[in-house]
Amino acid sequence: MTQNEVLTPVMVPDVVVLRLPMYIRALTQLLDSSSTVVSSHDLGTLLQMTPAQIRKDLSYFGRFGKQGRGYDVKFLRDELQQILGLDQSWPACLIGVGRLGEAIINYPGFVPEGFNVVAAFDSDAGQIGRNLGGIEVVAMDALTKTINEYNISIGIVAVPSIQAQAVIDELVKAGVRGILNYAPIAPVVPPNTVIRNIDPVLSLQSMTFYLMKEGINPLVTN
Amino acid sequence: MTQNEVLTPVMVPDVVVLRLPMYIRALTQLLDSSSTVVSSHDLGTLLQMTPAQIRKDLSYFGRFGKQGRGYDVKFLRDELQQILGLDQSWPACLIGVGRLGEAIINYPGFVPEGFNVVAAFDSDAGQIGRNLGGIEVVAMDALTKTINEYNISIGIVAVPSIQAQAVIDELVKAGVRGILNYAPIAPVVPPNTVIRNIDPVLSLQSMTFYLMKEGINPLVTN
DNA sequence: GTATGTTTGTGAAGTGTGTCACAGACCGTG
DNA sequence: CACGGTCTGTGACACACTTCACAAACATAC
Repeated sequence: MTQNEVLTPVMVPDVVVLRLPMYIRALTQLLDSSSTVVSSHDLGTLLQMTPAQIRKDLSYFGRFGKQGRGYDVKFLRDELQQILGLDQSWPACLIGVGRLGEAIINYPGFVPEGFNVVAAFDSDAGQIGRNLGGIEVVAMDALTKTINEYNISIGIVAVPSIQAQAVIDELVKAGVRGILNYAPIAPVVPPNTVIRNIDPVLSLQSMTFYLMKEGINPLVTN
Repeated sequence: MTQNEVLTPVMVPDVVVLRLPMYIRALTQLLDSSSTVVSSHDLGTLLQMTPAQIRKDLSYFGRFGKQGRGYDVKFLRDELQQILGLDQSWPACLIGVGRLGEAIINYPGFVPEGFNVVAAFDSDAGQIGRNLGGIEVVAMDALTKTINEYNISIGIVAVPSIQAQAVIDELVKAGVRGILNYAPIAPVVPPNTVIRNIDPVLSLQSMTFYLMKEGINPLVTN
């Protein structure tokens, strides 16, 4: 039930793809501290993982290191960025400009990484025309037109749970193939579409299991 | 490098614990639509997973179903909630009341699930004393005192990346054993502490790999 | 140039997670 | 109360991911 490789020379496991961005971050950090070369061992220490895993992960994509030396930090980072398509800029659209949507559009972490929210939509007539971080909120009718106009391939969903699946369906129909969903649901998408869910409640609800085990009992209510 | 069971009768894999909250959600949804009984097959359809996986997951914790019938929706949900400690209320504190922190404290998804932000901290003197959703922002000095006072076991970190690790260290020192981290870093915590990271950029950065594979090339910049 | 130490890349082994398939239990019907 | 149909719980199997361990490549020192 996971999506996996078909076209790449060797099948790359999803878990490996999920780790690549962390490698890029660590490498950027090393660059900032003027390191030019790094071993899998040192990278492993930085990221709290085994050197073998890092080497195996990288081996899915090529041979980037030199024996007896390690990896050239800048070179490896550039290679990984290219593999993930992060040497390019990705225009995205936001659906839902409530409190959460507002926080997302103002989040300063996206732009430096090349993710630009270039359009914002809302179904509430009262929101239409508002200016948010330099972007005008438009009606849902304009979805397909705007997505084609700006060549948008990523949609960020910040609408109430009840509307989320319908909005995601619309996005898919409009040609969006990557969806970042903030609504607390498990959306259904076609196989050629990539979905990522941001769900803090889910994270907390599994956390409490381990807190319980350590005997941390909070207020006994409900 | 993952934390795992020691005390429970059978070792429960982390992945299973991560899925339990999704089961609870689906069951709540079924309750709302007046279903009283559900089979692993139907639950699987709802959650897009195999019936066998659901049955195996549940079997780690007990025998909740009846052959030829299925699971009693309300009973199973209550059992799972108790296993995760979600029949109780969990007081939490927020560190960092910038734009992100504000959005978190106003997020309406936490309270109905029993997660209550009862205290807010900030290192910026200008923020101290502000009232945010009925909570007064206090200085970091009051961390340990407040955490003990309110019996807080969960800390939500919404400070800039550079400060995040230091704040997390302080939380751990103050006795917090569960941390929900919104800063884009991979924090280091002692083994008896549970950490969950909310990192939308990381999600997007792995998403683009699959978009690239489908030939979706955005703006060719950088 | 040779010897010693370091580090990669990768088959093979080990571990963990998911799926299969079936015995046993329960339901409804006549 | 027996019989056909349904569905759980679980050992055994299958698959996927991680770790091990080592040959080959490179670096450094003398």
